[in-house]
Amino acid sequence: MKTILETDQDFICNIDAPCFQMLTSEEVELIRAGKTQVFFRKGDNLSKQGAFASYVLFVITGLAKQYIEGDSSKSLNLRIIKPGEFVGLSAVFTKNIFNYSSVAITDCQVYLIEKESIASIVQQNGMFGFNIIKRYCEQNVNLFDTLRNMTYKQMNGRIADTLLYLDSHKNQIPEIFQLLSRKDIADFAGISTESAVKLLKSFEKDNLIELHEKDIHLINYNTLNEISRKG
Amino acid sequence: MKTILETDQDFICNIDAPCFQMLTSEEVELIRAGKTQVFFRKGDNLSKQGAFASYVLFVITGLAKQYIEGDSSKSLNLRIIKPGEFVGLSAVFTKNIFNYSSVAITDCQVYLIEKESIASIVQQNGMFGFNIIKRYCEQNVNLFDTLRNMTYKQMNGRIADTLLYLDSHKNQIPEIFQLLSRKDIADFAGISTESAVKLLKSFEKDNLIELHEKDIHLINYNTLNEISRKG
DNA sequence: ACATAAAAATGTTCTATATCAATAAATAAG
DNA sequence: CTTATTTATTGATATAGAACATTTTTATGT
Repeated sequence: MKTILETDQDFICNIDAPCFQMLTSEEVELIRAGKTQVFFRKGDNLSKQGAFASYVLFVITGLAKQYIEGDSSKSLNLRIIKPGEFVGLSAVFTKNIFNYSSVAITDCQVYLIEKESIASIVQQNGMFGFNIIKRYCEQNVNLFDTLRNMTYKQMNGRIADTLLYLDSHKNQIPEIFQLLSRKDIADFAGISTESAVKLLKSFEKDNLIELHEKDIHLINYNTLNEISRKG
Repeated sequence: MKTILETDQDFICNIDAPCFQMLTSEEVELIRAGKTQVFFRKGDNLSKQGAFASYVLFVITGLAKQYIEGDSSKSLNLRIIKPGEFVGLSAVFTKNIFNYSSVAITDCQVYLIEKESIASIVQQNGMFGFNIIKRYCEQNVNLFDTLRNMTYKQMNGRIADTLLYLDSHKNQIPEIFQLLSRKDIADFAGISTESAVKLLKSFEKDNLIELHEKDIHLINYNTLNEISRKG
């Protein structure tokens, strides 16, 4: 599954991710000592819900999607993971268990960083800790949002939501929709694949979106936002 | 609504909440300088989803429930807030807006702490930051759990879950069930009040629980756990 | 290029759970 | 103590959305 491409040499040095800038050289050294670079091929799991986690993942290049799993083949997609983001941070601070699964939707270069390195730097470098908390906070805000969507909105609103969310990545990732199947989109909206397909068609009929093979163009943002709000 | 009972005198000193033990005396002073003690009466809102938040709440005594709101009269209860817990921590690190509402279910003594105090202490005291992150993490884990429950479980599992969750507080709060209405319980399970009532009755008939006026005794923990797991 | 598998598309049926309606019990108010 | 107002309870009805079944399209491997 995972293929180790290159071992830890001069990598951490040229990490220009903002969150590593605030580290002292000893701290950088600590991270460097406890990290491995791993290459994940499209479709490989970066994390698996419930699995033991002794490291934190930091995405250098590539895209992944984060999701929670139910029984059998059901899953709910939570977000697109982009370069510069962590996966499995919780492992550092609570039970060493991944709260969620994540899977590469393109090939990914990822650092595995020993959780002890992160933990000790957080304790000695307040600014770094502050940054980590901020990331948590954002994740938290998103979780509250998702929970509200799942609890209070119905299909139309959820699909509109999903389209707007994914579309917001088009600047950075023009091919975002091509990377996702209808099932993926359905799983972002938390509805069945069939329902997703039907809703997309109906949105197309109402001139809210255009379907070009796998790509989706949003046309009427106002109405989509309205639908998303109204639920 | 809020009644200020006593002003900030020698209160912070005798806070024996573990998370304040690790502060230096200057840091304690900083917190003390920027805090107010407030008394919330049963039914008062400690936080209101969407409202501007310039402070963090720290519960000294009393109980509250945290919930997210939908339109009109709908809400989803997330947890019971107990002494020693923060409300609205996110305000410190992201938009100054409460992610969720919370309401006192008994009279509560609460500190309002200026978010700047918390922010600056986090940045200078790594251990304190670490502790805050841990709290975040736990909230995170709970949110993932709730999301999984809401997405994958159905009524029976959700009510069983709720009963087990509330029952787990009975040691500390023997009167926990008396403090909650059927609607409250339903809102913890994320189902309609009518459904909650019917399910409770059916659980009683199956000898899983006993209903004594408002109080609920769990009898068959094994089966309840089973139902909670199976969804 | 062909065969086989996977994904997308649609119409039909089925089900979990909300909503509605109406009564009974329990609090609160006067 | 009596009346008014929530809260709890119960059965009947309605519905959003899943599951199913089938066809069409697209992707994948040999």
